[in-house]
Amino acid sequence: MQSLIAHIQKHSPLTPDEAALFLVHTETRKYKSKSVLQHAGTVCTETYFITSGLVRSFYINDNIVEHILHFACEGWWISDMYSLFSGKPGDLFIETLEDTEVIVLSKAQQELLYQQLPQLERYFRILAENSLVAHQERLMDNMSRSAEERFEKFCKRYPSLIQRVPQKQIASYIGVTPEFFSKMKGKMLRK
Amino acid sequence: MQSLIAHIQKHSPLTPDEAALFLVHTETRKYKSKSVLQHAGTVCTETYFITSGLVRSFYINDNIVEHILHFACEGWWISDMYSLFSGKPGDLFIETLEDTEVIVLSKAQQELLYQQLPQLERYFRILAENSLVAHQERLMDNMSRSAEERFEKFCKRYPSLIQRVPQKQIASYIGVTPEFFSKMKGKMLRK
DNA sequence: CGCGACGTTGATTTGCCTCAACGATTGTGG
DNA sequence: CCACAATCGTTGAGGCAAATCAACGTCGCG
Repeated sequence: MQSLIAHIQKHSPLTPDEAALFLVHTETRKYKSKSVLQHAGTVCTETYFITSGLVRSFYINDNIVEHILHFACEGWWISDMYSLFSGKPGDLFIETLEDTEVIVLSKAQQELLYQQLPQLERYFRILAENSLVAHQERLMDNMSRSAEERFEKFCKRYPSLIQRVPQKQIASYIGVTPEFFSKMKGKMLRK
Repeated sequence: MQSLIAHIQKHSPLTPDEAALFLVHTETRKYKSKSVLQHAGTVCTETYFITSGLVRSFYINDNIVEHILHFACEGWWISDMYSLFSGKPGDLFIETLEDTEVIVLSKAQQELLYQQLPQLERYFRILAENSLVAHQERLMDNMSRSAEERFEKFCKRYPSLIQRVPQKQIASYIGVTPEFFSKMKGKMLRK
């Protein structure tokens, strides 16, 4: 709870009363590891703020191969934004990788809150902008850097994840097969 | 001018007075084709709304290869968002591909406007969210689809651009070399 | 006219994938 | 608490999509 309020206040002012009002519109939930919060093909109506644990979003293409879009751990939001904004069925799965506690903000409550606390527009604007910049960088990295370079960047940016998530999922995030990732890692260690 | 106001009103209400106030904080500029609006290594302080013409943003990696991040034509915003938000020197070039007219919104004026017209927070939040969703899709496409599929998607999404931009830049956008793109296109036409 | 950017085509190379087999680890039901 | 299955990581052989390098024709433009 406090971590979310602190996170908002980092980007947009919020009085204690307003923080309380915000929290009234949310719900806290706990999930076991490997719970599915959002299923591809359904309409996503919620956004999740992780207070503890670890979650991933991914989609499965024609060939039955998983591609990981995001990891989210403590202090991160996660959702299927395409489905959430458009109201159409999405392509993403969202699944816990550890026992996880989340604060749930439904789309309906979020719309209400935008009216009652207009400064939330600012907060979520800044979040979207930061996320956009991160995606642009990742996109450019995928186009111009080798798998090795992408892995090195991943290690620098998310050092804590390396021990927490199975290796094949890191492979999926950086965009290679588990087999190739294993060989690549072996080669990198030998130096 | 009107196209920008109409664009804002599509996402967030704006009275005629407010529209006028907005425009006071902007500036209109005309550029010849191949003008450089933003240079990698410098800090980006402006955002551009294209009223006519065509612009691209791209970066150049170690190997002296250009990678196109975006095309923007009439009705689109373009900027180096990383540099703009962080205040640090960016990696992007922004350059016109045709004679182009833009409405310039400087970062300083934008901050002022957020205070005077808080509903702009909403407008730019929605823009950022939409752009974010588009980037996520493009990222997933780059990881899981072949160059042919990416080109087909490009044709569907930006049919008007195909005649307007040199082929090698389309190749760069979808993430292949000009040589490979040429061969691929030949093969696709033969069916 | 001549130069430089563009598009094409061919030969060769390479980064990464596919498929398959095998040990190690995890976890789960009896 | 053990046995067995399932998942995970590793390794090897072979294949393919796309890159690289090089040569050449075309066109727009100063």
